Amino acid sequence: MPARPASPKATHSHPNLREALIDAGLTLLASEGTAGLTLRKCAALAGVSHAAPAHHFAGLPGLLTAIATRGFRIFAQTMLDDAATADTPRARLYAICTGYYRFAFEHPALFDLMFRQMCAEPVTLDDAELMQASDAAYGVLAQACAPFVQDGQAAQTIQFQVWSLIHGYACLALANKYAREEFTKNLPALLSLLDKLDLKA
Amino acid sequence: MPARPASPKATHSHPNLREALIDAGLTLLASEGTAGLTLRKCAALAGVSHAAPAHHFAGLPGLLTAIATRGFRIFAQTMLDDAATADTPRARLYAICTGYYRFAFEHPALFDLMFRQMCAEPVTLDDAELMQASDAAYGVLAQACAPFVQDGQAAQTIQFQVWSLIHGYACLALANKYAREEFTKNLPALLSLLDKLDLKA
DNA sequence: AGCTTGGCTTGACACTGTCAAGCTGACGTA
DNA sequence: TACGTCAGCTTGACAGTGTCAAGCCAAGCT
Repeated sequence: MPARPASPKATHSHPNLREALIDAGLTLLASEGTAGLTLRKCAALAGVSHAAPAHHFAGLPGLLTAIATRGFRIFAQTMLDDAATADTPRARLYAICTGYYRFAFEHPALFDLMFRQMCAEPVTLDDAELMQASDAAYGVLAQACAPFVQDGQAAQTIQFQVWSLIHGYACLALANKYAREEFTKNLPALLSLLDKLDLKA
Repeated sequence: MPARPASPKATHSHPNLREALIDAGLTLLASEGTAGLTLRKCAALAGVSHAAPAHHFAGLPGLLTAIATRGFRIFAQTMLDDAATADTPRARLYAICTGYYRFAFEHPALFDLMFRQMCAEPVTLDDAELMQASDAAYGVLAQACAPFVQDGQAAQTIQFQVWSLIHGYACLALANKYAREEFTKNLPALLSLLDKLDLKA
């Protein structure tokens, strides 16, 4: 009763319905946007009754939290993919930022969901899995910042400077949906600010 | 019929109901957050029937657009207030950023609404008044950036670097609602990145 | 064979935005 | 003064949403 014990085996009709519902949610998010993501639509897409999703997750907040968790895993992987071929700390930092932006650009509604836990939005903030996934994504970015942290400087300072810069740019690109191509084209100009960061001696 | 001709005079019962509905929306946004902003609640708060708001604005999108427009005006004024006492270009840039963050911190739900026209959200993007108000707010920030634009450099580059930095930080602060105080405390550390911008010769 | 139990369904509820239709009171015209 | 006109607002209905209580039902244990 408390959100599934441990075994995800197919007990009744649908095999691993929980994951199927998350998949349905991601599909709806991609095809119809934030407003198209609905408990009942997810249920219909997964072929179950309208109240089934609320049993696997703790209502709508639970489903959104699970989707956001999956989102953070994809997010981290996207950044790592872009950084795979980088051979210098600076190239790696650029690649991580490019991956950050690319994820936002390719999954706008998901990105919106992940970072809009603000203002009492229906996402469970203190969910353990969500925190773990989002911490992992943050770790990818933090690691790319490490070579630029000077002695005696808080690592968090550089991390937040880089994170804020690319996150803000991604948000503004999504907000100005009719000018997104322009934002993409000007991403290198934005990142030129990072050239002012010094490598650790 | 097409969204009021020009005269906002009290014709029937309520004096200037349009502005009263926007006020009600701002109140709801501040007290109950994004989810608490509803056509029917606005109507109740203004003392009119549940369908009255949809007549003054083009449905929910119209009301949200009008509220966002007012938000951008308050936003610009907040930045100007903080910049009033700044006596150097660098102090002014700092003050504008501080005002930017302060507005987000003091009006989180409104800030969220204003910048979440993304992903087909119900905000009319091409509204003339909204664009004018948001352009004015952007102009305040752009003006503070002007002294740092080097010869031969696109003004937009510096503007977007500063804008992205402070916008991203504000978004992240709101997203991590349980750590907002920490973000506020560390704002000067973030803005230290701006020290690397050179004044125009 | 009988019972327990978790997974899912069914049905209802309050609430939302939207629309069609109708009321109402102020204004212009005579 | 009396009469239309008409914008502003109300009323009532509709489909869609999340949530909850109750119940069904098949799998698995004793």
